[in-house]
Amino acid sequence: MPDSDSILEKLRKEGFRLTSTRKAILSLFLSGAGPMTAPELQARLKSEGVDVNKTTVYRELDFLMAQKITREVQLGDGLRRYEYFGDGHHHHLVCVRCKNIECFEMTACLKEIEAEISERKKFTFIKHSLEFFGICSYCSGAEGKVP
Amino acid sequence: MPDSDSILEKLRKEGFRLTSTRKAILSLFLSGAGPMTAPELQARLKSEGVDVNKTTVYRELDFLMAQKITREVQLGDGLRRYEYFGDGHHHHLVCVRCKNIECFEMTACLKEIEAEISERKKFTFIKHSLEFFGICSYCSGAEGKVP
DNA sequence: ATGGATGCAAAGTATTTGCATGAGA
DNA sequence: TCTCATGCAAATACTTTGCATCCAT
Repeated sequence: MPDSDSILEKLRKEGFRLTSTRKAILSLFLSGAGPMTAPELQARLKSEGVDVNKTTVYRELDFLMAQKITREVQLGDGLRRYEYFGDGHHHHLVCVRCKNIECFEMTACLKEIEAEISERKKFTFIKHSLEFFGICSYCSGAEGKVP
Repeated sequence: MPDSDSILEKLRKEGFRLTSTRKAILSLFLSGAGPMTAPELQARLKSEGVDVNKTTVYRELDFLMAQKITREVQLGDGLRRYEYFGDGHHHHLVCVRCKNIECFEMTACLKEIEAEISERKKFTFIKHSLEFFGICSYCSGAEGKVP
């Protein structure tokens, strides 16, 4: 996991300010927190004693996205979540039962598919999103069946 | 394209009512309308002279989802869209420039990947969503570069 | 001190709920 | 007539905007 310091240093060099709010939010993302909505992020900060206005939360999320430090993920329930971009591209396993979200990587992902479509439709790919929904091992083992 | 009549007949048999609102919404989805948000659906209905309350729109969308006639799609902008499920599973090419959405199918989609993950993580797959974002042929040809 | 960052209030948009009324079958 | 379906108003949730103030550099 890349350390907070190098990211902060990069931001500082580009003229952005290392406020306590910014550091707290960044630290939360780096601590391994999974995808969070803006209200969830605000609540988590508050539970840590960091009281941040919701407007600031949204603005900071926009900022971190613009800096490519975080990205937006949509997991099928209509909510916008944000997560640390980290080492780059990955996907999600969403348990529809316990709502837990697991991240995982896929090597040689969908390159071939994109190349083929690109050729056929003259579509220039920028990115893609791929999420899987199902029942995680804990839920299927502990409870038996989906309600 | 499956005709409206067979769907209506199925619903009627199950005891649901074929109201003019329901028929208008279903007809819109079947007419090849792409993914739409609830407000967009309401606006399109209104432009056709069908004035439906927004609450009814949301409830009808829930109903059609429960009947597996439509499904929800998320295309990266935080809005919930709904589309006709049609012949089943497919994906989207979203142009980030003109916002046009093209649907396409992928044979032998991600079955192997799911099987592999299922084995390794004991995750029971229900469904997945896969959307591609980029620049469509029209936008790249007509305008040259992304703004 | 300068300009980015923050807070606050208010507005905008999306979605849900309760209750009374309307209309298919 | 018996429910499903609808409309309306209000509540809730999410997100954005304008403006004054603050604070890291």
